[in-house]
Amino acid sequence: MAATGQKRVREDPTVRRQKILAAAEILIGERGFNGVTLQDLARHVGLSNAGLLHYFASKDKLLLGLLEDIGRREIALSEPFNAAIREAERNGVSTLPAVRIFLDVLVQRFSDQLAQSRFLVVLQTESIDPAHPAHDWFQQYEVQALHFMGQILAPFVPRPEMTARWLHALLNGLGQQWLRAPDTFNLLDEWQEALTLILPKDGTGAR
Amino acid sequence: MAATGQKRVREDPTVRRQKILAAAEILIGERGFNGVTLQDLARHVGLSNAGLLHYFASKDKLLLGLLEDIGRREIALSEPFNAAIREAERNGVSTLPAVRIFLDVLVQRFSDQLAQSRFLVVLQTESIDPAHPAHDWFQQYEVQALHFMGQILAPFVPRPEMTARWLHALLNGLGQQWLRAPDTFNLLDEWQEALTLILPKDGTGAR
DNA sequence: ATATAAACCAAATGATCGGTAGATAGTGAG
DNA sequence: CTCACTATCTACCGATCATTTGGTTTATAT
Repeated sequence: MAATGQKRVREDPTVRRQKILAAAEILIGERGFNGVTLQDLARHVGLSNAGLLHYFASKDKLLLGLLEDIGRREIALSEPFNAAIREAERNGVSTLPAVRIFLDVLVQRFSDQLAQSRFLVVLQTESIDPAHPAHDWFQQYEVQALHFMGQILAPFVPRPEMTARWLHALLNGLGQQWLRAPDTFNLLDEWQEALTLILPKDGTGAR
Repeated sequence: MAATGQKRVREDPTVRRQKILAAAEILIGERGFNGVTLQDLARHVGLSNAGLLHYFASKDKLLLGLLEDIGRREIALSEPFNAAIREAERNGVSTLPAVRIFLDVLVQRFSDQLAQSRFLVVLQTESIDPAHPAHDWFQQYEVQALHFMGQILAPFVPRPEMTARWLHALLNGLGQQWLRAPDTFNLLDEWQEALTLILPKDGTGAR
């Protein structure tokens, strides 16, 4: 019944582009990249099939565009916390409080930005396949995330790369359980509780 | 060039069925359920499209058949360890050693039975979508897994259901990282190291 | 007004999808 | 040897896929 748009709506291209990416994030996060068709997406944006492809040359390109966008967002949002850590470092103060805040905000954002989180979780798994169009992006993403986490954990734990993998795994794993059944537990609580086991109480001593 | 089978190979139905399920486990584990077509699968088994559908009425039914099979395998394989735990309980001995073994074998099996592990990881994520044909199965699977883990952890940790979720999350998360890049770390090592933080050293005292 | 650029659409492309129908061929029982 | 059974095939179905072609509409700048 969703009347075949008689009137053409000509929208500001940057706005339209954002709407497309937002819809793609939601749909792909729900059904996976292989589970979403261009016509699905087009209909959600209020555009024809060909209208969509005016913005992104192909389905794959659209996915890469979305990943690029998310990458930018991710960097912009985490920058202030990185800065806080570097500042503590510069001031000779323990970086632990800043690291704790960073880790908590990470989880906070997971539930605040539900669509993006679901998208990342779903596509990270789907892209294990080397032939998946997002494979390389997530490969890099994970390496960088683990590297960064390892760095900020280095002053506090004996094997920072290992601890980084634990935290990355925990965040993804708990996040996924929470996506499936959000009402069965409190994500932030369980995360913070786990951190008390993994991170040290005091500020300085490694191990 | 894989010559269009001139000669008909008539195979024992139960064997053929197993081959189909084995191929499905591998293919779906690589590309996800939505990423695999019946013709892909048929070709891998050396069967025509229609030949495949002689064994499973539809693509969805095939998936459910595979899940059923995996469920049976899973139960059969974990039964001895469950028994060991119950036996320790009956003998008044601490169940901790048996629990540790159970948890280690869990991870051991993850890398031993690569195809099944990849399948479970990939489909668990894909089936977050309530409309996915495997959604209900994994919902149940997770509830049961968490419940069982919570039970065997109860004597050792203050909040067994929470710890169960941690372990489930860690196993999935580490497993996924390892599936993507198996050469970058040793799965069993990192798992056991994490367990030393999460499980108690001694046998009895909770907390 | 008129022209230019580009945002957008209808319709068609060939490929491929999951699934069906009706033959055909291998197999074990008698 | 013959028959019934069924595992398997070829051929086809309508639907849907991503993408292309070529035109139509709208905003803007002159």
